Amino acid sequence: MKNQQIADLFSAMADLLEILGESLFRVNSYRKAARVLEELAEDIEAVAAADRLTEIEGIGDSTAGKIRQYLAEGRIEQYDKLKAQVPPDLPGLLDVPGLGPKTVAKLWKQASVTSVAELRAALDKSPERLLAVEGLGPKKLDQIRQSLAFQAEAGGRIRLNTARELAERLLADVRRAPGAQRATFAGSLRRGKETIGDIDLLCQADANRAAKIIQRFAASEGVERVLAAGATKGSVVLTGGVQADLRVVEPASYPAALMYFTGSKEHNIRLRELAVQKGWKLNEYGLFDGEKRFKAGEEADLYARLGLAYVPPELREDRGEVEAARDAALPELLEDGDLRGDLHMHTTASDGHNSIDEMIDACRAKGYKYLAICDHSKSQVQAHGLDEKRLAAHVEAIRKSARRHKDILVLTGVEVDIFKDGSLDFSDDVLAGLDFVTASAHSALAMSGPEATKRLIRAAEHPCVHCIGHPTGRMINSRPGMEIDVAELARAAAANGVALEINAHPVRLDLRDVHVRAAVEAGAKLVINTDAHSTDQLDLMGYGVTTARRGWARKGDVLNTLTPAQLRKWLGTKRK
DNA sequence: GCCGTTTTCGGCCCGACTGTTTTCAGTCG
Ligand SMILES: Nc1nc2c(ncn2[C@H]2C[C@H](O)[C@@H](COP(=O)(O)OP(=O)(O)OP(=O)(O)O)O2)c(=O)[nH]1
Ligand SMILES: [Mg+2]
Ligand SMILES: [Mg+2]
Ligand SMILES: [Zn+2]
Repeated sequence: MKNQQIADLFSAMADLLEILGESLFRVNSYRKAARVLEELAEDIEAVAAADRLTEIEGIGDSTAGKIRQYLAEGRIEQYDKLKAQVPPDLPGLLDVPGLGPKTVAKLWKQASVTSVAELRAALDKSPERLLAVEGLGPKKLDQIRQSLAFQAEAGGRIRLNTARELAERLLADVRRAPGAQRATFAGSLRRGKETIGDIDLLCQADANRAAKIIQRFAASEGVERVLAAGATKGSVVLTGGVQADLRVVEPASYPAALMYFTGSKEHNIRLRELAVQKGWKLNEYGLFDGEKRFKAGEEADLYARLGLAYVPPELREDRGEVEAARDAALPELLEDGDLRGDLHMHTTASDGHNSIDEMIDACRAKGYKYLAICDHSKSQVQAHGLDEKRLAAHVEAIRKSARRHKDILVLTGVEVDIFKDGSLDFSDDVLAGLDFVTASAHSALAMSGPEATKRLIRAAEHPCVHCIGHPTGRMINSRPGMEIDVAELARAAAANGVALEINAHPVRLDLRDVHVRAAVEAGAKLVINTDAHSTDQLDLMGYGVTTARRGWARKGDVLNTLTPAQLRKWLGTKRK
């Protein structure tokens, strides 16, 4: 699937155009094209073949032409031309915090600095050359030195669970600050995005207390350096390289500030455009008609004033939610309490850390009505996968436990490996004897998108399979996974009555949000599982629910919201 | 470059913080 490659090219063209001083609106349209391509769950080639490119929001004739050229020739002429106008490593300078397109252009034109390496050298040996550049003074150079010194440590985006832990600690500290009336996290963390760029905190306080709260934040434990600390906001880097931003506002501004600071940026812009259309102004202090500020006690009041239904944070990505909120067409999203069981967990029989009974007890303690034990199959040798004989014994043990736990439905199952060609690690006979079969790919993930899609579709068409586990196999921040055309897979899943897993483990979150959306649109069932390898990992379910909500999933889209009786019936139709 | 319950042309979100400035540009949220 070439979606990501093309997205990267548009992103690179945006950077090049910006350095070259092109109109920011035009630059933004390239960035938007990159974003929608990245978020597309369908193979761009299929969209192009159906002549539907310009149906995608943000893709017009010009962008569509470039995409078609890439698909036909493997290159975009405009990219090549832009690239030729600029030294090859110049755009790399944009990654240095504090350096933007204007400064990068001036460094190049006025100081012949064309790469990060040359910048480092100049800072060391000939700072006077840099000081001669318009707008650069000694303090700015020091800032750049700092940025470069810490650049290696700045690790990029972190996982949702890691960010939550960090944020809880910071938040507890902010709440203890004198004058702090309330505080919460905002930004991508509140929206539940799969990775988090930085931690955004919002605090309510009277204006005369704000500066002190920010200074306290900047001086708090775990802060490595302070990027900015003013009268309303502060920005710090924590040891480890994660950035944290604190915004402090007065009580009357809190709802608008929460709305602003939750974002996303693109969602904010849509809301602000709506305000402008009505002759108003929306910012982090409120919604204004001239000098007059509309009263708002919570975010919902602001949405209502703009003619919109309340938009849950998970949906605020400018993926159609503003239109849906206007048309009263937002979905009634799945909620945490809707889940009645977990259908993918491991035990000590394969690579889990707890026994069957311990997992059952932990599920009961969570209030679940059912669970399925799905240990690995024999080809997963490193995970101590079960062969037919051990599986039979394991199933017997599960049934025996089940008889002792009458208040919770315990299903026998397996996580059967999907081979490279889409066939499975157990024979039909063996699989047919199990209550719940999850099929997952674990190895040979480095295959082309179309091949990988075929592989999973073949597994989904298998008469004994109930669920495709962690479909792409991606591991956040460590491996990309297969480039599945999830829209196509979801159609096959829907046709065959197979559920697609949202693996809730924060390292996986697979399917991811935009994939969930495609699955819902195709009418496929989802199932949210923790894939727990220990009792405490059963608690990770919330990350899966968040991901499902970000994919616009309703209760009815999710298999494990069914009652035990309904679930049995669903399983029965598969085994007829 | 995209887009349209006022538009097919003329708009395109709005503000904080810092540094280099003599009134604001650049970068970032
Ligand atoms: N109106 C407006 N709001 C913005 C802009 N940039 C950022 N914001 C708001 C919305 C963001 O969610 C919020 C926090 O900014 P961040 O840069 O931290 O982005 P966010 O947390 O969404 O993503 P992240 O995971 O940190 O990359 O600030 C902007 O250009 N305009
Ligand atoms: Mg953020
Ligand atoms: Mg931020
Ligand atoms: Zn697995």
